[in-house]
Amino acid sequence: MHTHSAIAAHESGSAVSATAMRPRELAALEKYGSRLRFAPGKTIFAEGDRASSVYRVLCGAVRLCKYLADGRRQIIGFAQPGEFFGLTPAPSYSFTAEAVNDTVVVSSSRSQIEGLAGVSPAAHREFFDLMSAQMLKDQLHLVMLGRQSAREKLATFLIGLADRCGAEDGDIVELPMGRQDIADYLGLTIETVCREMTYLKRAGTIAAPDQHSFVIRDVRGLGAALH
Amino acid sequence: MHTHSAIAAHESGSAVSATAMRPRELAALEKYGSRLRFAPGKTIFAEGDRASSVYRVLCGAVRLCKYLADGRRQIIGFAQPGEFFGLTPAPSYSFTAEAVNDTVVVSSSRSQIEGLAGVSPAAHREFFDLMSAQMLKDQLHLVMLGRQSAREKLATFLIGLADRCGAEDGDIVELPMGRQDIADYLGLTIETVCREMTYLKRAGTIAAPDQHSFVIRDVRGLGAALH
DNA sequence: CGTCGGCTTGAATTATCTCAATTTAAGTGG
DNA sequence: CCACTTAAATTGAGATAATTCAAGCCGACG
Repeated sequence: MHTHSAIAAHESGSAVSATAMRPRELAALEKYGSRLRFAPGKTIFAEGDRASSVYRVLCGAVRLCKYLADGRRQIIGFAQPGEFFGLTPAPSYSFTAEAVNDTVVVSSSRSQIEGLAGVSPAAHREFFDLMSAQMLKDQLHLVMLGRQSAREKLATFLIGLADRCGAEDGDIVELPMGRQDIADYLGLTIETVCREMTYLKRAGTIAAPDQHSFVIRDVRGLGAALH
Repeated sequence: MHTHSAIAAHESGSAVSATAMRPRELAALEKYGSRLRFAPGKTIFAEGDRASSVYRVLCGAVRLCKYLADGRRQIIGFAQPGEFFGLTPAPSYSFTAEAVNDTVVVSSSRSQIEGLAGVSPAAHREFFDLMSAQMLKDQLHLVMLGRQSAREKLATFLIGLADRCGAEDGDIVELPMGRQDIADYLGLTIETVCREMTYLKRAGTIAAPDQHSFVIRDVRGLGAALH
């Protein structure tokens, strides 16, 4: 049905970016928020918890996941420094948030956010735009999971990570999450992620100084596949 | 990694439902909207078009899809009677909307919507809730695409359709879309959809009076797999 | 009645997974 | 700083779910 030479389009991993469009109004909330630190693997909030806070990552990384009853896990996004998560109009969180790394976040109470949104039209607009940006990312993620090969998925993921850091070709990009996290984000097994990583390295498409970083060496052949 | 006996959790196909939570304020817009009719397969709007209208399905069904450059397609949702689509704060549509069937929609201008949202807090809230509901559905779709087997995907899809119609076990549910559409929604091939359909029939899990409808006969074994 | 598009089934292929073993990296405590 | 322990990552070999390619079926419709 499709060749594997054509590799995916640029996409961000997920979680609303604050790099491209800085949410000045919402960012102001951090002054009233509290800093929290989480050790690797710790749960920040669980699916079903009352959504009483909104978070922004200061350093580290957070994975946003949904679990099936039998333990299968799908990571629906990662939140990296500067990005928000847990922002929802729903009464409870629809996913679990866990620290990938040693992570520091700012937590702001939801009532404060809603108060601000009610008072400041600009803040309200930002709120909206963040949700909208999230929806666009989720849609790209759907395309990736439904219609891309393992190789394309990994390439798309790496390109998305590089883009988020504003990295140019040749720049070193950090890979804060482990292989299992990548697998659960891409809908693959950890072994397949390893194998495709090895392939991309051998093909000279990427280089990897160590397990937790990479460099994009050759974007040719990774041509944008999106419409 | 997982058994196939445990089949997925309930999920709606996608597109914001107006059945459970009727958006009274937004629905009022229909009085000022125009009715449009589309023949099967016709494009209502394309990805990238300026998002100048918001639509609501009156009858028929609409598929919301994203295309890759090589023609691969991922359907990110279906809009059925009563449901909205094309509702976005972004300047352009992020997906293409095509009529599945002979379909009638109401089209309302975006400026009207935004005017209403600016004036009526209730309408604004509805707007928000519709986006939020859409995000929840997309998240379930991500789990389905990333972590469920073909059999589970199809079962989840059928249960979602039945739920949307408010059908009880034993009620006949319409299948407005073709097999290829189902395949592109589930991230499968048309052949796999057919085979799994056949399996579910033979297993007595469902019955199918004809190709375009089905009946859920046995929900046991389709135990909710979600966390 | 014949054609045509969509659906279904079959047989063979393959991308990805599973299970198992090995290597590498990261601690930890002496 | 080094031995020891442990977890994570990688690689291999075999199994399998899903795909591809191909053929047949069936209902819709002129």
